[in-house]
Amino acid sequence: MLKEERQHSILNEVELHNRVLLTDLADKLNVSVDTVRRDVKELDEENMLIKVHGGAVSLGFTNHAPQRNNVYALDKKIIIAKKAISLLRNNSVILIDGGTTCLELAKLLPTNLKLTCFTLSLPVAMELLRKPNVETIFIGGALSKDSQMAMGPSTIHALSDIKVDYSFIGTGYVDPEFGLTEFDWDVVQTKKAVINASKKTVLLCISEKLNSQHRFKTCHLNVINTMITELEPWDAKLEAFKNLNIQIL
Amino acid sequence: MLKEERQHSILNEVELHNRVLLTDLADKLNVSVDTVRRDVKELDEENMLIKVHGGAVSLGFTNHAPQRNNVYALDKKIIIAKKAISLLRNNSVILIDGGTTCLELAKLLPTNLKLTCFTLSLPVAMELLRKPNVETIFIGGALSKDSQMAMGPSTIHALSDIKVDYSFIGTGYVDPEFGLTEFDWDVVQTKKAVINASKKTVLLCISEKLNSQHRFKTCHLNVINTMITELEPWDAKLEAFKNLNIQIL
DNA sequence: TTTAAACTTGCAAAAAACTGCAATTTGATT
DNA sequence: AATCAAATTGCAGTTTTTTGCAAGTTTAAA
Repeated sequence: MLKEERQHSILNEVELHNRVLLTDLADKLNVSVDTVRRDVKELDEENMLIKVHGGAVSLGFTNHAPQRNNVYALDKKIIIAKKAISLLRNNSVILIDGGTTCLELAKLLPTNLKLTCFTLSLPVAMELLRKPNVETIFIGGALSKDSQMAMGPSTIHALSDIKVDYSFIGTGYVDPEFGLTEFDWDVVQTKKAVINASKKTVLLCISEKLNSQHRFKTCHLNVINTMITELEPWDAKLEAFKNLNIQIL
Repeated sequence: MLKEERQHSILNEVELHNRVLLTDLADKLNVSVDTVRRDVKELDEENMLIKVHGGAVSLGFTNHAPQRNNVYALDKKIIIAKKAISLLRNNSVILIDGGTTCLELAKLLPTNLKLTCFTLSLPVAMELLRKPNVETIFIGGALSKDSQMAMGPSTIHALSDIKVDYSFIGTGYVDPEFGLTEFDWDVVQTKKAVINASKKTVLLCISEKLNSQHRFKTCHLNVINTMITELEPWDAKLEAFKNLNIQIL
């Protein structure tokens, strides 16, 4: 008997009776209790049922629906997103870049805030669609598999027709002297076009990225109007950024 | 025995019993287990079945779908998607519309098939990004909240620059006399632009939608090159569509 | 608190999967 | 028809996965 068959049977049994004992399953399926235990453990890890001492119960029986987000430094990004939201007014026209910080911004947008919102990022667009008072426009183009964003020539061309009030962008690396830098050339080109399409550009950036750099340069920091980190404004790590004529939140 | 023939037998066996052991197949087909294993691996990559340790299970049988989708008539849509996939060749340039049937098509695209793929639909784009050999281009524009698709003037304009080999579209309603109709005016305009951007248009349509109509007309059926339903070609429900000079799968 | 059942961990045997290679078949081209 | 390149297939050696068992620990119910 295939493992898949066995697990399928286990799921059926759990759905049918809402609860099962490992010993009963082992008996019914003609395998050792250890095997059943391992199966149930796997199914539990796949969120198909919930393992309990001595057996398993069905998902519907409890109120467990954990879609766990595994975002690095999520708490910091939430702080940043909230600060960014404080810049927004009703009927602003904004652009939201990709990356997990910008995604957090999209998630946390107040439902009563009226916005017109451009984006290049598939996940951000998904979130924006859930906001009843946000009109979402996706900037088309070739999609990058790892960043799930539109980028490249046709995206850059589409951006040339746009001028938004604020754009919120992330960056791979930022340094007070070298400015914003990236690992990837396409990303740099696209971010440049985003900045060009904005009256004001807001950089969202967790403190881990401060004072780091890589091979391709997006822009110098003086092109940025506002930089938002999770740090308090008087934090020492921000010292080097304070001479640069940019607003720091 | 030809490879093609053998793989066909394997598929039959899987569909019939929901599960098979590699050893049984090797025995039955008089080839080595390695050969069967390679066949099953290929079929798995083409999303015709799911390879598991020791054998294979049919698509509908899997417990490995963490979030069980609650799509109406999913099994029918899977049949339709498989038929649609049989039209595709390496290096085809295609466009995939929104809707759950088209989404299923995107999900089931073989991982080894090289495609350039345009789409207007956020969920479809998400799926396409998971295919290593598919280059995905999103047609930008204002996003509709309920259909999660780009539509409207800017989308239509972007489509005017494109001519794909095949477009796969869904429809709200279809009738042999009135053709494709929709509830929504914007949708109709966008679908017209999609059809214009295609050398050949393929309609994906579950049988429930046959012989139904609504207020806005996308096009007459003679504009469609191929219509795919889950029905067998000789099904009586398809009778009225057979005079229309369209290929029916 | 006691105690039997359930769990964890490590291990070993068997089954299955993967890898590289060589023999064979297939197909296209001259 | 001859020949070469590519695909297919089976085999042998190695690695991984699965499974049951045993020894020690934890859990939960009386």
